[in-house]
Amino acid sequence: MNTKTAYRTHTCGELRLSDVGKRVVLVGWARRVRTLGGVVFVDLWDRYGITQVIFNQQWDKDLYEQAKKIDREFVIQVEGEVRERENKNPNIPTGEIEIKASKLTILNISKLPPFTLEEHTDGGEELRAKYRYLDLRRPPMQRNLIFRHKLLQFTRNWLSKEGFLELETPFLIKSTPEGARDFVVPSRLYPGHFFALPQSPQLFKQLFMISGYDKYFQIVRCFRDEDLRADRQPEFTQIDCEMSFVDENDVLNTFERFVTDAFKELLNYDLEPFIRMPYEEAMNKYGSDKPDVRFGMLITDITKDVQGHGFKVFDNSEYVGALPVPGGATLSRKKWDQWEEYIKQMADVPGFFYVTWKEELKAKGPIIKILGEETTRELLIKSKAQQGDAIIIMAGPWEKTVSALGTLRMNIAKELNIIPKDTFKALFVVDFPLFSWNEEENRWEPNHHPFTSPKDTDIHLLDTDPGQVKAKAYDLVINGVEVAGGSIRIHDQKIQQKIFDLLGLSREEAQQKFGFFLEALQYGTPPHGGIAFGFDRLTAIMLGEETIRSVIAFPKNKSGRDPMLDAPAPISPEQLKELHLKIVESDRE
RNA sequence: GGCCCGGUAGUUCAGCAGGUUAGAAUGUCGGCUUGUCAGGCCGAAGGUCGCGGGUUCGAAUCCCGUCCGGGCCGCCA
Repeated sequence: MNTKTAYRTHTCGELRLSDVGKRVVLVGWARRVRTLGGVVFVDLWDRYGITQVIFNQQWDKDLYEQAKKIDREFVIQVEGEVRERENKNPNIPTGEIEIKASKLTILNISKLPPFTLEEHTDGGEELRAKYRYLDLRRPPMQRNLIFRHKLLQFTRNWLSKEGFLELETPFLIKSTPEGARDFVVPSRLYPGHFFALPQSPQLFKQLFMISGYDKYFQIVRCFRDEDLRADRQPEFTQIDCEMSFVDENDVLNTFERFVTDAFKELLNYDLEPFIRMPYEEAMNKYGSDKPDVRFGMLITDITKDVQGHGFKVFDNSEYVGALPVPGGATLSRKKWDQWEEYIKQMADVPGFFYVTWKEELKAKGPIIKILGEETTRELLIKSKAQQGDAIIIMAGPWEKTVSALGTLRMNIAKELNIIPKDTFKALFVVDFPLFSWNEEENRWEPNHHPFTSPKDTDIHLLDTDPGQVKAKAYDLVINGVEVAGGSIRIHDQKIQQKIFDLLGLSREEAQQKFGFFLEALQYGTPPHGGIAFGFDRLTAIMLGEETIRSVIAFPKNKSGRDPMLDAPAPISPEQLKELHLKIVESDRE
């Protein structure tokens, strides 16, 4: 790597003891200036490291006076000699040497930054977002973006070596009512018409398969106009992949290798082989379709054990489940109330009870009166609780209840510090139901998307029991985060039509929405399927970051705004006119 | 759209069962200091307590509204 330029001979991270005696020119930002009457130390910083520069009034009085004017984040150029330090700093790679300055040029001064640009800044999120370019100057942010770069490069190389072609697809496309809300772009040339930005290149990648490019990938920006979360941005990056002549295992095996290699190469971490957990098992044991399997606290179905004791809440519930809480026997009443309050506010589930197990096989809790000591004791053992633990029992409809227990499981584990740190556990969740029933609209809707293939063995159920049909769909979950998802697609027109019928999509509607695609499917569509990674999420997980904002250079804030640009913003009346748009005043805040 | 947390010095926060002149740390400014590396010591300046209204003799503190930021639910095929 050549880092020498018109301004410098070396970077601030490369000089060592072996360079002592060399005359060098360095440029960078003055991160810290330490003035001790008679001597000035400057920590000169660039993205490669920090090198200490020393000015001494005994060597050069004028230069010393000049150096005293340097302030934080000034851009300076220093010429001098590399020499061994009198006092070495073992904390930095260049800590054994320093530059004895003989010439100083202040290339640019700097306003005082509104927060310190240190490893651990004193700045809050809001301020750092507004001055993002300064936050990005901090070492942790630089490490994150450099890691992101490496993961991008790794991904491109790995997939290319595997024969995947990086192909691009358009950003200005057509809006479809399915899925997330579209971001929309008004057309100047066609009054009243709009482009939409893609939520993902889903249909395009399938068209590539029809076109015969049998392994495709793209690292691509996707856009969804929905509310934000710590792990959700309105624009985000996917590693989008599609393969032809494959079934589920081909895709899963390929991308298990990809992820395993990425962790090894970039983190030197050896992932265990990915288990493949059916959706139903994930829900039953973990109360989630993205189970965090780094720790236990598995949910147990105790419906049969508690029914028939004359307690209506249990007898009338579709499902009763138990969640063990390690060390729960010594928790305060207040804690339990908090958790109960938390889950009741989030999920409308009728029953919440807990049983503590303090003394030798002796249970405590109001539920004992109902179930009796013997049954309660059996429940504790069946739920894999131990002495000193407690269990939470919830009752209600299966999916709601088990999800509520799953939510509690995660929250309690975080609160009680049960989740092991510095561990990665990856798995595929498979065998998702193809459809889910929409209560409000009284119809089936696709769990994944309408082109997802049913399991071969379940095709006959399409006519009789659609809710039981499993899909060739899969998610990759790492540490409880959905990192990737995909499916094998339907390549049989008859089945595709049947799915549309089931979804209540008339031929006309289907034609109008996906006409070009349905047409394309008729020209020799190969069996195909794929997967798409949330690249920001994958990066964040690997770095142990809590939010994907930490791995995106210029993210939107929680309200979907860019606080640095102050966007979105109004446009001029001229622009509006050109786009044939009128703002309805009553809608404007 | 709903719930929760926060908004006080440049910055991060404390103060909030109403009561004298709103504090700390850090940063900033001035002085001293020749081996620092989160430099040290001495001194100083620095506030529309987010905004608006209300209760009260009196509000940073209580109430209502509103704006901003963060977390969650809904939403995200």
